[in-house]
Amino acid sequence: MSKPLRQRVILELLENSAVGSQEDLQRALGRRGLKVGQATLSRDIHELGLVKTGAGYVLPSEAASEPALPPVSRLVREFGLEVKAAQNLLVIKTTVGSAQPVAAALDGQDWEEAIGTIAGDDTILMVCSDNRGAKRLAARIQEMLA
Amino acid sequence: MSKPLRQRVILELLENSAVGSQEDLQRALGRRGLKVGQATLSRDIHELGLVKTGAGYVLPSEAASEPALPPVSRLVREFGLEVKAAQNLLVIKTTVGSAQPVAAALDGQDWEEAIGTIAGDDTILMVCSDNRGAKRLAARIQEMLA
DNA sequence: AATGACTATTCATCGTACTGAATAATTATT
DNA sequence: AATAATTATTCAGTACGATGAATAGTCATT
Repeated sequence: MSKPLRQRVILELLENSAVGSQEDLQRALGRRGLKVGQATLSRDIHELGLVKTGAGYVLPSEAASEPALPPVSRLVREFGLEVKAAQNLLVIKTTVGSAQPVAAALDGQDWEEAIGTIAGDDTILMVCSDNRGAKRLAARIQEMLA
Repeated sequence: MSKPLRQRVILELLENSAVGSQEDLQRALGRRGLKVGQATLSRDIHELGLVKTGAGYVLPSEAASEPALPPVSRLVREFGLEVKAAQNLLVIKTTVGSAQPVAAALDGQDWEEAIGTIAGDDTILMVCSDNRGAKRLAARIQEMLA
């Protein structure tokens, strides 16, 4: 079973009906042919940033609204080619056409050094708070390439 | 070590110098800090479509010139959300921003049913030879989502 | 406070992709 | 034809991410 698919179905279910517990959710997913354990749902709920209210689980406005991407380490390993710091900028090269998902994953990290991320076709530009931060991030990403 | 990175370095080495054997290649990569076994190089050479000539390994014009993408089954599993056939077209939905790498991998398959592939941001359109071919491909891709 | 319902986490396992040592197969050289 | 060099493949092992049964922890109800 594909995790992004499952998470998208979870989000759809929340839009269309009240889901008061993980067990409800498990049942609802089962009715759509998705058999999944409670532990997995707990993790999905955490990843999606869902919150439990009196009316059941809801998606707060600042939360994901999109299925989780694969781990950034995997995406960098799969698509990343090189990373260079240039003052407070990080330039990351990816395989052709792959910059976008990698950039999204990088953007989703809680790295305090990173201010923003722009993706082209095979190049990602990360703006860092300062030169030192860029160097630190470069090293971090370089490790994922190792 | 990241496989795309290694394959890109291999391609660069071939552009810049003669590489007469896999052992030469292994040594050249070693000089760039990439330690890799002969078996892996044999596979890389196969994946990249390199050909051995009297002058050493070359990249034929119809071959890759780009590092290999991850297996299509992985990309569909990681990013794919749904697949639907509409006559001789296949519409594949992906997570936001992920259509391009998935489409590239789909395009790289030797599927006789597929004529061409276009990727947007989160949607891929595959043109198939006929309605039946589209249905067959849809089923194949749906299996990767399972 | 006790109990039940619910959620989070641990731990063992699985699937997948990949690697390299060893070996088999192929090619080149003598 | 014999031998050496080279390449391809097998097989065992590794890394990684994910899963669910079991359990721990938390919250709600009585």
